[in-house]
Amino acid sequence: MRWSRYYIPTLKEDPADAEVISHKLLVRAGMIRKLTSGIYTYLPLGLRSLQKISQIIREEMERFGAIEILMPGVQPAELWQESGRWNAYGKELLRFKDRHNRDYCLGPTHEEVITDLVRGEIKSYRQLPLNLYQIQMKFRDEIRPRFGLMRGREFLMKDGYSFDKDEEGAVRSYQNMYKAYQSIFKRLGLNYRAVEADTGQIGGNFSHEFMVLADTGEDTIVVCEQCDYAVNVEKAEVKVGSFSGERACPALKKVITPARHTVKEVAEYLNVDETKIVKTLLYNVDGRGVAVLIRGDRELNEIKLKNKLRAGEVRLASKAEVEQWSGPVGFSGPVGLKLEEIYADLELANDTDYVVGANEKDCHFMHCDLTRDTKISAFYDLRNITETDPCPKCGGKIKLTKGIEVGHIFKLGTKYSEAMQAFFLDEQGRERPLVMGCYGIGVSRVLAACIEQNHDQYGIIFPLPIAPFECLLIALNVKDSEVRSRSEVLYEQLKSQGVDVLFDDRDERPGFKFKDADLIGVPFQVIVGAKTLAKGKVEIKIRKTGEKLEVPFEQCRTIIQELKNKIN
RNA sequence: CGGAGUGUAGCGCAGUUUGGUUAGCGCACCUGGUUUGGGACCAGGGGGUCGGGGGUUCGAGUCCCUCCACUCCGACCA
Repeated sequence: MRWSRYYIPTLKEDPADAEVISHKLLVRAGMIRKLTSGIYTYLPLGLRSLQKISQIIREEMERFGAIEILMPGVQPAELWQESGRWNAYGKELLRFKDRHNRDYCLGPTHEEVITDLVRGEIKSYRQLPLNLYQIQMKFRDEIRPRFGLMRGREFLMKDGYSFDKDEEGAVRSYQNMYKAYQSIFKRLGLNYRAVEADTGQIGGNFSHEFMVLADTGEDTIVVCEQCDYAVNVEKAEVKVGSFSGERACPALKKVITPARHTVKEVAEYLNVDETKIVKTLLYNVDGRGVAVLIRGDRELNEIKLKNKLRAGEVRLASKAEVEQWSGPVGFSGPVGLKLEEIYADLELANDTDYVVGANEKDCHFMHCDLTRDTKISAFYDLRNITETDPCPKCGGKIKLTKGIEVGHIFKLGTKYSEAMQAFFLDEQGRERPLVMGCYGIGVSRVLAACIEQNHDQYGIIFPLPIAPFECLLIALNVKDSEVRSRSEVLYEQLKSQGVDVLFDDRDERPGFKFKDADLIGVPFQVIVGAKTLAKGKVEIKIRKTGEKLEVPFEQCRTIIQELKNKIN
């Protein structure tokens, strides 16, 4: 491809509305343009990268037995009503009506459509297992799209679905896809970790997320430094030792704590450690009031709470609810609370003599023993893990790090097949629901995550497999006839030996071309200039290392080939 | 949805507080010339519903009302 005839609108300055580096660089390098909030056009370079990512995904999916199809983006409401998600999915599902006033939505995911497809065709265990996937634009009406391609409303996704005759087969399919994902992300050249994750509203039994490690990630993951344990914080189990000490606690005593609301204020005022204070958080769980107790210096994990209570909706109580169940906001406590359900974090069972709120303005209780003075419904693991906690698996040291979720695999079970009556006949002629799994990769998010992980002050540093071009051939001064003709020769040579080459044949000054070259991040630059050419040489610059090699003109093509092979 | 901010040429911005000639700067673009190894220089030129609508005023980019879009924080979501 000749740059002079191509479409790469690069920018000198950062776009004003971009915050994170991948967003800035994608726009500056002429890879994307925003149409409206969370919705982007992919320009030639951006599209090429997406196609390279997609192709790797295709190859690995097919290698692991999946078959590509393409489903519609527009889906009828009936299917979603059948699965129960028309109501459950919420506002993220973009709904609209056609001219006949029938309800439709733009597909945010395709469990309904695929289940509908398969239930009409798959009638026998002999047709199983089956694994279908597609690469397609999804639409999710995010409340707050942000960070460019990282959290868009319209985005390119690979979604795959497996169907098995039994649990055992479904586990095999899941493990098969786990391996496929490992090899996909490895081939893409990303620094990633597979972590255990919560299943969220898609539901099912267990799941893994594939996280690209980057500071700008929206997820926090826990990684053990000693063993292979890796998990999303939302799911990280906290191991607490059992209580061994003497349980001595003086009698409960009410104290005045004027206008001290926060744990920090109360701790300072009463001169006790934050670990001796119990926070009482009031929640509205599916419409009923629930109190949750947690140590003063800890954070509650709402997902753990939601899962433990098998709840649908969990939200902090409103001011009015707090006043109804407890008293003035800031002084809630488990003693004398007008609520049936009080849950406490496991860690609290290990100590006594706590400070708690008294459900009364400007009052707290000291010397509270939770088993003596309160009615705790149950002790559960409810808090977020911290770096001082031991690894739940091996007891070793753990580290918290940020990650960008680029892939997610779920074992769905029979949730959709039962709701939508996707049955088949087994070996004994019995009717059974298909056992499903689903597997997603955010293709456009992979591109953003890749740039978050691979850039410097000058621009993008693409790993070879994702780079829009493998090699950028720069003719330094196209008005110099020797430079012009020699670079034309090189261009033809590189093309003919299968190198994906972009030829910068523009009539621009060298500095201008160098800046653009570094910005778009093509892995290898071949620089043809009058000075080196006079020595019969050309220059090869490796974008990643900044290393420059002067090589004889005739050897350039083979050296590029060697560099390519070395990385692949 | 709550809070904060922004909207002036393709991009990045000044001007708005205190209303007053023809709305400005840098980059980009067009023409001519010089230049050519890290975002050149000189000269000339084109491009504006100042986010939309309404109002106040002799006069509005500037003041008032209203609507819209975009960004950030939060809530939400996975």
